[in-house]
Amino acid sequence: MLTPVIDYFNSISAMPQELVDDLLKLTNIKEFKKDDIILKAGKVSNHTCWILKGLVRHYYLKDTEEITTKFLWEGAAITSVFSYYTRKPGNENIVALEDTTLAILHYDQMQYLYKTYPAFNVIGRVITEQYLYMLEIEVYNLRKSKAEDRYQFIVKHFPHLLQRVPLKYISTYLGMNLETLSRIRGKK
Amino acid sequence: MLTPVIDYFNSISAMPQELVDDLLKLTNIKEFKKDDIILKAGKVSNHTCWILKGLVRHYYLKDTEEITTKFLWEGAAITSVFSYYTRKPGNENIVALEDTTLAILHYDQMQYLYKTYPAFNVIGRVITEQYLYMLEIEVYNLRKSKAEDRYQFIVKHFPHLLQRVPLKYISTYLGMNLETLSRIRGKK
DNA sequence: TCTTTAATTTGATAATTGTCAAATTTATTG
DNA sequence: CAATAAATTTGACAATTATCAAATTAAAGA
Repeated sequence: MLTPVIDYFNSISAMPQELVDDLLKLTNIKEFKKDDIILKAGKVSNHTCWILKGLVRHYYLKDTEEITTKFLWEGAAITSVFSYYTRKPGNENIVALEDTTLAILHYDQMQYLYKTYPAFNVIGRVITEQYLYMLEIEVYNLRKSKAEDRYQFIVKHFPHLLQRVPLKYISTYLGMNLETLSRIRGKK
Repeated sequence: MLTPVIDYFNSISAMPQELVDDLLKLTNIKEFKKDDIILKAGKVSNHTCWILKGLVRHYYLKDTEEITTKFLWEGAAITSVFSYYTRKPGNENIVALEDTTLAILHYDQMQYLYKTYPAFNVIGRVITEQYLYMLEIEVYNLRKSKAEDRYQFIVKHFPHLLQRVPLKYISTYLGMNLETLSRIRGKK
């Protein structure tokens, strides 16, 4: 079940067998139904999860409106970055948009792996670096002034999201409202 | 000269003396005058720098307009994240907004330190994590729909930027144009 | 200090996007 | 399959922000 994740880690830096064994031992597989809550705002994020199947959405509340900050799917690691690293409650919610299977590792066990296996720090660093520049690309898109340009970013880079995710979530992710998104899609 | 950087690293994870020695040996101190170019778009970013004194601006060109993506000052690490990690040419320019002194470490030497000293991976990982959630906070701000709200973010969190940086740079950083920023500041 | 350049402000107007209401289409459930 | 709910579209209008031009103020160099 966890094989693709292990393979991915090994592709970054070969893991000693004991580390692989520990990973398999310490990681729990958990299934979530569509609309299940994976993390609630106000709680400390204590886990890193890898998505084995499915798709999740990160959002926070601005007044009464849900602002979507991230969509993540098969292969991605999920956690509430701010809360997980600072050990403070965050304002991010994570919910399953589809039936989703996660491999879950607790913060303390992650720290144990970092301490015990130097090689795991390399993997942790590289994955964090990848997240950093993927986020930079997102920011790049958000700074585009025209709603149309921001929409084209999704069309170009993540067209499958348009099949899998209702437009009302994509609209706040792109920093526009639902009607504006609908009109952009409608014209031409 | 490099003491504050060394202290900061040590506060994350105590470094063996040989690592400190290597760091001091491999790092170059370089001074830049105001408006000097630190990195040009189209080149691969081969260095990580720590700002010992001064302030720099990251920007890219959208048509003919300069879009500012980052301000960084004393204590911060600078590099073009995308280019540095992917080893491909990026579109980011970095220039000094004030006379600036940098401690500079080459990519290859950084990799040497990562390979030679496991402890350095911990430091690299933690710093990358910090950058990641600082960027998340910025993204959070960029998603705010009202220009006024985005401006208040600067007022609240980085008021010194308003003293040190011309408004024309702050305006594109906040995703609005100069006149809009001026009007927001003017009213009340 | 005077001159020149850069930074900031102000005004008039146009373009873009948001808001609210309602209609239509699509999906889901008993 | 009908009934209900959810998703999407459309319309009218208002609010926000951009654009272009010009004036004013502040800063920097001779």
